[in-house]
Amino acid sequence: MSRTSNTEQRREQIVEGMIRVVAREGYERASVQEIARAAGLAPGLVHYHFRRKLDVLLAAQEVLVARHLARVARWMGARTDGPGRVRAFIDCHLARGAEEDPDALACWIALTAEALRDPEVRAGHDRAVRAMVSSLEEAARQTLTARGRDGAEALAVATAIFAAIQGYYALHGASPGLIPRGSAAPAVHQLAVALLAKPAEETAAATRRKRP
Amino acid sequence: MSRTSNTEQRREQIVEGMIRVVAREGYERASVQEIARAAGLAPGLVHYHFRRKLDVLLAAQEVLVARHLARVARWMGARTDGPGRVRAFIDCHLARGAEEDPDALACWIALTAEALRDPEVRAGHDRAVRAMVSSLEEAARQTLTARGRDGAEALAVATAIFAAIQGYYALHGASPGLIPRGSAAPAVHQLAVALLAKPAEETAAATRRKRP
Amino acid sequence: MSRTSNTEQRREQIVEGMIRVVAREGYERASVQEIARAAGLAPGLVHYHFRRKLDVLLAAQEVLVARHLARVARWMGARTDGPGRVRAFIDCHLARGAEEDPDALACWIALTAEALRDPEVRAGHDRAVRAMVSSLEEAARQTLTARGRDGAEALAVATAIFAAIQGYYALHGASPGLIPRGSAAPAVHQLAVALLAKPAEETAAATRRKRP
Amino acid sequence: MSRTSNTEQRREQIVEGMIRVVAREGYERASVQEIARAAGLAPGLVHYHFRRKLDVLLAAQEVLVARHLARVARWMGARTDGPGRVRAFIDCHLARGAEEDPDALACWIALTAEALRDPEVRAGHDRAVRAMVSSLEEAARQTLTARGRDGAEALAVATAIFAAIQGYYALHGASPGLIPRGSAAPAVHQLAVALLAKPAEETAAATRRKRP
DNA sequence: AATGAATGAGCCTTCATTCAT
DNA sequence: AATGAATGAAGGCTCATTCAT
Repeated sequence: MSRTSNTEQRREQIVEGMIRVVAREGYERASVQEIARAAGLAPGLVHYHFRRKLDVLLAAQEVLVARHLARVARWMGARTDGPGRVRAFIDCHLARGAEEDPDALACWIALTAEALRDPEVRAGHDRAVRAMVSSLEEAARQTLTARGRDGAEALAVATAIFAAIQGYYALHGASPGLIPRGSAAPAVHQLAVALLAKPAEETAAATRRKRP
Repeated sequence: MSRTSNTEQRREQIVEGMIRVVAREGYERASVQEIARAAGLAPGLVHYHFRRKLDVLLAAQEVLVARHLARVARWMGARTDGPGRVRAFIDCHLARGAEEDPDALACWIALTAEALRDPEVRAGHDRAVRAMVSSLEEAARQTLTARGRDGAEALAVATAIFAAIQGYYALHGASPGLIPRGSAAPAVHQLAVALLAKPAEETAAATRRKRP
Repeated sequence: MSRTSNTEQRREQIVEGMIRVVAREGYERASVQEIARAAGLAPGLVHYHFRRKLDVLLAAQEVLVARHLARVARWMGARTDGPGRVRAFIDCHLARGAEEDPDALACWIALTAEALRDPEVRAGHDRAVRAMVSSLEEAARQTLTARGRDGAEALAVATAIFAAIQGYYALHGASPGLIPRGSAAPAVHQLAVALLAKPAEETAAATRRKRP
Repeated sequence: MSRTSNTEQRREQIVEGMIRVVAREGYERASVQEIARAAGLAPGLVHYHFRRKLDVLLAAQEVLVARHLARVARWMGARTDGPGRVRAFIDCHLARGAEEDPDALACWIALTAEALRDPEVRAGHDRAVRAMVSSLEEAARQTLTARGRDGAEALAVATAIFAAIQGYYALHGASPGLIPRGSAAPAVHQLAVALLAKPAEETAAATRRKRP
């Protein structure tokens, strides 16, 4: 009989190679040869373990997303109150000292870009985004209802916060050095506070806006 | 001079072809042949007027940015007060009914993605982003100082707003249908209001945060 | 303005290269590199003038078929009587001294083989076969009706003669040397004579068969 | 000896896998992996039992030919008279209701095609063809000599009949639907009758040909 | 200024064959 | 005897870039 299959290990190796290359060169420049080299394997092996190059990217996407969702769950799990969970979500993404694996972040950004052009990548991206927005939405709903507001607004709140975070990521990727150090997390916290404020406060805010 | 050089016109034609193709197919699929066809020109002309294909993309970037900056200036120019100018900036990007040329937007998103992988595109992108953030920053500074706060915080405010807008663009591109209709502009407005609030209010907000 | 296009000439060159290589190596071994070399051109040029390698084969098929049909028409055109036309068709294919371009014949056999596996080649093959069978069928019908028999049998006669010719081709390709020199044409002539015989004769033949 | 070697059984399994795959996909698409899957074996086993993939095809060829020759012998064995044996040979190949294993037929056609391009396959094909033509030739000689004709013509007769049968096979494969139902066997029977006719009749036929 | 044919490098993918276990 | 992972050589195809005209 045969040795124990090392397929799973090899697949992981290849996926890690893909992540590393995509993070540093982008998907377009991640040739199969390059991926194999980064994984320390023979080029032919990539297609032995994956039918198409795209399947490697999709596997990488899944790995990154699973890891990230686990991380988010870990951060949010430390709190039970709505506002605390929202804050945890934001800090988990933007707080200084909370940096994730830089390759993972760079690869995630590349995946976002790739999602814009490839339907399959988009599908995976969409699933991941919805999963993350969902956990945020739930915390937002918890907060809103506790404050006497309509829980239906929770999705808008969640997408706003998520968009801001993603925007910071993209900005960081494309114009590194532009964002003042340590300004991202507080700004998004303020966005959350404003969007989740009690009704009275929102009215007051609206009033202020009308008397400039 | 015997004949008027039509070089400039040809370059524009080619650049427009590039914009159209990139918007619809992505840069990766924008072959020189495709661009020439979209421009109604012979393929050889592209490299007659541009040394490299990338130069066409960079030229397109410049054109798009110039147009967009002019548009932003038009919207912001209608107001002289800081908050109004900030509001104009946001609405110019996100308000329903403010849609720009869809090709331009799609191409801009593709350029953002390309900026992540190519240093030259990134440089142009960076210049463009800084120009836009600058105009926003100036309006933010105007507001902050008028409200007795430190103008140095204006950059953080501007990057926050800009990041939120970009994040909405990316989210819209990758997960269409997730964002509740009409929720983007108000959310970013609230972000702006919160970030630009008078000191007292900010203190109050900070206080609230400390007593959950 | 540009030079006169030499596209047609180049396409012909490539098609001739394909015919030569397929005749000698078979389609499977006719790599694009090989075809280009046989045509004396750069490999990239093949895909400049043809989208797919298969399209070169299909073009070759068309060329061979057109040439062959013209040849058949030339041979048959010399006669106006049905039996004479049938005889001309057979001789044109099998008579000693009537040999065609050997590459064309070898390529035709390879195309027949390829038709068995590729639907597009099969379609072209089918068209060609039907065209040839049709011209034969017409001559057969002319003969049958002149002899007081039902013209509806002409198709069966034509396919029989055509099958015999094709069979000789295949046999010649696969087992060269097996067929006694000069035996093919007379045998098929006898087949034709038997199939086109007057009713009385057929009855007689049937009678003979019953009394062995 | 400790255990019975199952080598022969394994080889048969692999050969059957090859036959099945070639029949359904063609030799070109019959990858080793595919063959192994069709045989229900591990891919490595194929090259454990056969040095080259081609050797599997050659083994398959032998198996098919042996089976087919046995079948032909069975049909022909039912008769002892020359004409009857010839008729049996034809019917065994073309008579309605005499269909063989369809995989075997499809694979045989593929082998014929492959014989055109590969010398080793051609050699095996040649051997098979000669074996079949021989049995036919013998029946033809029997008939000819019984009818007072030169037995040396038997080979020409046999190749003619065999060519016609092969031609019908090819035509059926490449242009299905063209051959009128039930017309193949009678046509080849008539060919045989004509070729094996007594001298007097042939002279008469020749006479007819000279007075159109 | 313009053309479109020509070039050749590089990509993804397939696959026969080998090999360590 | 058996396994399935591993290898590396093509193959078809795309495409930026060059060039003769």
